Amino acid sequence: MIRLYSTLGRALVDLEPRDEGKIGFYVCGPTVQSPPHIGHGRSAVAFDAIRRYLVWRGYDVTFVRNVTDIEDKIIEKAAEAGEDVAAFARKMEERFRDAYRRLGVLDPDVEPRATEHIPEMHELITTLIEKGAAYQAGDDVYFSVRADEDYGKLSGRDIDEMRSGTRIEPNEAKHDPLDFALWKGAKPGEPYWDSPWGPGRPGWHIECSAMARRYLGDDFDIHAGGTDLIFPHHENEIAQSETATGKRFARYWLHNGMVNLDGAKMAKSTGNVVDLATALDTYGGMPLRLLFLRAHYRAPIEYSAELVEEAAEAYRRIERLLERVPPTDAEADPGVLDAFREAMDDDFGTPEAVAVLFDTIREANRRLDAGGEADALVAAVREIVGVLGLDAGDTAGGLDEEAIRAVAAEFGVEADGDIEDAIEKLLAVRAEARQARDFATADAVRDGLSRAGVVVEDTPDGARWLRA
RNA sequence: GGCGACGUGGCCGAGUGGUUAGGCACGGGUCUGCAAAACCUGUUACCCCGGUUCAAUUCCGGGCGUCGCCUCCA
Repeated sequence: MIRLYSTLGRALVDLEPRDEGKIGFYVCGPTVQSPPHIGHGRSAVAFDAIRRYLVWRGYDVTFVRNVTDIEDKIIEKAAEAGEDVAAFARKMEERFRDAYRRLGVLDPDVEPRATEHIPEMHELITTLIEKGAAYQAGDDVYFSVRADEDYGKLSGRDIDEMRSGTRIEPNEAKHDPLDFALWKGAKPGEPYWDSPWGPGRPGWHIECSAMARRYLGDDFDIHAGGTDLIFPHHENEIAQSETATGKRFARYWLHNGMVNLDGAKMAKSTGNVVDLATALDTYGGMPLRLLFLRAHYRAPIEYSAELVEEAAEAYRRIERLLERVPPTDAEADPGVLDAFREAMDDDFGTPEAVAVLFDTIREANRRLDAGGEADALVAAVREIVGVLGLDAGDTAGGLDEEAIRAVAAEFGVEADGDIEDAIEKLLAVRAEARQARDFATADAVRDGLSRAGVVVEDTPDGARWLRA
């Protein structure tokens, strides 16, 4: 039985899907207003790992991750860039998609865009107005939080206490300062869609309610996103959806912790960000993915170059074992898989799962060092690595070909062709030197390659090389 | 001010009422021409003060500190 921590109720609960064996999983995807940063990567990896695990456990998972491609900030940023809003949004969306793929994040089953679901939003808004839970004020339509008796149940907030807070700006058009926009009338020059309430665009929140319902139905299983979305975004989704349908919106709410830089949250609004694509170029996707998976998805994590490098070092331990033992058709060791399952069944405990992975790696190496075989253990490692999505291959930047060719030239090796051939030829030169016990030359080749970012390791079967 | 999370060894980061998390780093060792890798091994733990208990890092209370949300944000 899988147990998971739901923010709604703040407790560990058993996973009991609406439809046996099936799971509807909705993740709040990005608002495509700027390129992705590390925090977006962390969130995507966290829920991708959970999704993969659920599939591995035999569930038929429908994974939906939306793209919010119309919103105030997008309009603002597009204007600053002097670009068409839709084109700008699409460009950003591509950047997110590319970064996700490099992190080994699987494509969603459905990736709906807000701008392509305006009619579904209109339907919800109309229902809310008919029920007296929403009202038109000027060119806008607002949801009336007073219409929802449960309002605040997700974030643990009380309407009256919030109203006395100083940070809520009274707005003449709203009946209550906490009411939020379902539909915003278009100002001149802004993109708009026609609606029963005049030309305009959707408010934030409503797109997720509409798209989740369209693809997963009411009372679907898992709704996920960052902790920073709990209020107001998810709270408002629940309010508008449940008020409109009279049914539960989602059964379980999962929230990933934030990524911190020097102890403070990485956030677009403060400029306190590290660009995800840049980090991917520097370290590769898998070290970053392992960095994320080493911590529990709900805990905040710290990001720094030093920490990714550390994760990269740890990742190489996995790679080395898998290179040491080629794939076989051996059955994965059941004891190892049990330990992995136990770790993951407990609120997707990837840190423990990773510990199981490294324990198994050590045991496998131990047996191999002792001259035995470890096929079942290595098969288990491969399986776990696959479930955690740590096998996507994007491990590091390219080789420094120029430096390698320079080394080749130094030792009179022809290196016009494939760079890997050049490395092999250099290793042959070194092997010859070693054979002749000319260790000075052998070491010079190795040192040269080392400076070019290629690590040479001698094994009983000859030398092999790895990217540094 | 309100709501919530958290304080673990050099760093990151799990977990548990009494028994080794794991990774990285550092020291010693085996192996190796030397290295690297791999393996063995060593070092520094559970913020403070009370309480419950045979026993608390783990439960309860208080304190101190950090962080998040309350405004757009994964």
